[in-house]
Amino acid sequence: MRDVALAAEVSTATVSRVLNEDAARGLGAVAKVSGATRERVLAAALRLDYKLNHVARSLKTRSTRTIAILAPELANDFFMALAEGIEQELGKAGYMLLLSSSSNSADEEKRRLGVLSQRLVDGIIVVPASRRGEHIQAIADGGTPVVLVDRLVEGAALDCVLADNEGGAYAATRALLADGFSRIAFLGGNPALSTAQERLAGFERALADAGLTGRDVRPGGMGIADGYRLMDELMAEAEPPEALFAVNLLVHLGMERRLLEEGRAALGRFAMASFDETPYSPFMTACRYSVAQPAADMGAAAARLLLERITLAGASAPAAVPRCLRLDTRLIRH
Amino acid sequence: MRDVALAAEVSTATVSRVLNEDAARGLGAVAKVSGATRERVLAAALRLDYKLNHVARSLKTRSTRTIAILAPELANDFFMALAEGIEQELGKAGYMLLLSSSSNSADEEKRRLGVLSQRLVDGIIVVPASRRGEHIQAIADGGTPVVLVDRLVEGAALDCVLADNEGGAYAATRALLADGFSRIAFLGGNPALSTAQERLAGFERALADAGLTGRDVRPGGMGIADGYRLMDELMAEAEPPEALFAVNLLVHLGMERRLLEEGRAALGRFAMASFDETPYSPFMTACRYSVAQPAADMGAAAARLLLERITLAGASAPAAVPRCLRLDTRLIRH
DNA sequence: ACGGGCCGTGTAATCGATTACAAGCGCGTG
DNA sequence: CACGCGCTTGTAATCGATTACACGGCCCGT
Repeated sequence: MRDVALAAEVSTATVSRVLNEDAARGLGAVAKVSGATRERVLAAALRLDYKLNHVARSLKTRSTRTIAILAPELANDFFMALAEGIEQELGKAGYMLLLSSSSNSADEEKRRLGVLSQRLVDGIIVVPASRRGEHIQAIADGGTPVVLVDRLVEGAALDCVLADNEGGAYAATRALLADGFSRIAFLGGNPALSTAQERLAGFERALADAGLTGRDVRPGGMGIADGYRLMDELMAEAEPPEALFAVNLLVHLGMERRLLEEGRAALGRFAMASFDETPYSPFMTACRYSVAQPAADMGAAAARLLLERITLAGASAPAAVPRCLRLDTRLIRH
Repeated sequence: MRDVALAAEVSTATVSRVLNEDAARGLGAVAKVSGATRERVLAAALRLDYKLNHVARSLKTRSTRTIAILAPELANDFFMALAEGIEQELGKAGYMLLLSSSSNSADEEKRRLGVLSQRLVDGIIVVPASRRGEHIQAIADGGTPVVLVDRLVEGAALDCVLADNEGGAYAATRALLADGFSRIAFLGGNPALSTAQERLAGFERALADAGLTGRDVRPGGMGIADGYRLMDELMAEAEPPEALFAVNLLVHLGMERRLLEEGRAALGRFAMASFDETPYSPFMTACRYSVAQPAADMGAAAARLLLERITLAGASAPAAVPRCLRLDTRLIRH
C-alpha cells in the first residue's frame, strides 16, 4: 500500500480511503476523496497490480468476512446441498465459506468450534452433532453469531433453520395409509438427534389419526449399515410389515441394498418411503414416497439469518431475540 | 496476550515463545523457555481463558494455515468426496479448508482466484472449469502453491492429481464388448474438459483393439439435461446402438430418466456403463458397469502434494518440478 | 580472577491495513 | 477584513501477534 501511495503521491490513508469508498460505493457515506486524487490512486494501484492484504484489514477491522460451516460429515447429499445454498448466498454478500467437519462427534465439534473462534470468523453455521449444545451456546455468548441448521439442540437460545420433519413424516405416513397399508414400520433413528425424534412423532401422529394403536418402531442408527441390518432382521420375520418408512435416505438405501441381494424382484416386496431425496431416488424402488427437504433453501435461509445477525452485531444493536424457521418439505410420489 | 504476560509477570515475547514451542513440541528446536516460566505462562493463559488471535499471527507469519478448494460446483457427489478427502488430510496437518465455487465459469474462476490470493491462503486446490489455465498458472507463479485435481489445463506446469480416465473407459468398453455388444455408443462430453477427451480416447482404443472401425460418438454436454436429450434422440432412431457408455454419471442419470418415462421395463433396453459411481448406482439399471473414481483418495493425494509444496516454499527451497499423479479407477459390475 | 559462551528473557520493530485527530485551504458572511 | 466552516489530505496510533537483537547472569577453562 505504501508503494501505491508513493506512486500516486498521496498518503497511505488516502489510498485506504479510495479503496474502501470504492467497496462501499452506493452507500450514503460522505465522499471523502476528490475525483482527481481518486483517479490517480486507482491508476497507480492498477499499474502496480496492487492487491489489498485481507489479513491485515481483518486484524484492524476485526472482521474476516468469512463464515464457517461445521457439519457432522461432508460426503452427504443433504449437507452438500446445504453448503451450496450457503455458499451462493454468502457469495452475494462477499463472504467466504470455511468448511469444517465434526465427524459426528460432539467432542470434535467442540474442538473445531474453538479453532474457528480463534480464526475470528464472523459467524458460524452449525449442524449439531448431538443434542448437547452448551459449547455452541458458549460460542454465541462469546459474541460470534451462530445459526443452527437441520437439528435442534437442548436449552440453547439460538437462531435456527429446520425442516418440518414432523409434518413431512406425517404426510408420507398418511400417503402410505391412503394406499391401503396399515402395517407400517418406522425404521432407523437416533434419540440423540432432533430430526429423528420429530420424524417419529409425525409417523405416530399419522397412525393415531388413522385410529391405529400398535406401532412398529425400530430405531437403530442413521447410516447405510444400519438400514442393511434392520432389513436383514425384518426379512427373518414370519409376518413382516407391509410398508416401511425409513428415517432418512441412508437407512433406506441400506435397506434396499439388503433387498437387492435377494434379487431385483425383491425390491417390490415392501412399499417404502423415506426422508430425503436425490436425483437417484426414482430408481430405488417401484412404489415409493420421498420426503424432499429444501436443503439449498435451508442453507440460503441460514446464511441470511447469520448475515443479519452479523450486521446487527456490527452495529452493536441489542441482541435480537432468536428466530427459528421451519421450512416445508415436499412429498414426492415416484 | 499482554494480559497473560502481565499476569505471568513476563514479557509478551516469552508468552509467544511458550505458545509456539508448545505447538511445535517434538520438533528438534531448541527449548527456549525454562520450565518454571513456562508453567507460570500456561497457568495464566488458562486462568484468563486466553485465545490466540490467529489473524494477527497470520499477518506476521504470512501464513494462514488455510488452503482453498475451487471447484466448478459443490452439489456433486464426486466433488464432495474430493472435498472430504482433502478435509481429512488437511485436518491432520492443522489446516482449514476454504470452499469456493467457480460455477462452471472460467471468468468466475479467475475472479475467485483473485479474491483467494488476497486472503493469503497458503495454497489452492483447483478443479479447473475449463482447459484454459493462464490465470491459474499466474497464481502459482505469484508464489501461492497450486494443485490441479481431476482436470488438466493446457500449457501449465503444475502439480496435479488425475484419475486414469483413459484406462477406465477402456476397461468398461472392453467389458461391454466381452459381453457381446459390438454396437456401442459414447454419449456426452465437452471438448473443453480433459476428462471427457481422455474417456473418449479410452473408448476408441478399446474399439480399435477389438478391430471395430466405425465409432458412434455423440458429444453434447456433461449434465443431466444433456443425458436426457441424448437419450431422447436415441430413442427416435430406427436402429439404435445396443450398448451405451456415458461420459459421466450425470449424463447416465439423464439418460435413464428419459428411459424411465417409458416405464420401468424400458430400463433394460440398453446395456449401459458410465464413469462415476455412488451408493445409488446398483439401483439404476439391470445390467451395467460403473467406472469408480477414487475421489477421496484423489483429494487426499492432492492435499498431500499441496502441503509438501507449501513446506518447500516455506523453506524457500528451489521450486520442485511439477508432479502428476494418475490414480487407478475400478470397474464395477452391478 | 577474568573472558567467553550459553541460556533465558526483555525491548522494540514489524507485518499491512484502518481511522481518530489535526492541519491546510478556499470561500462565504457579518 | 477576519472568522469560521467544510472539504480534502496527512500524521501517527492501533489491531495482536512474531522475532531480531541485546542484555544480564551463570558456568567453566586457564
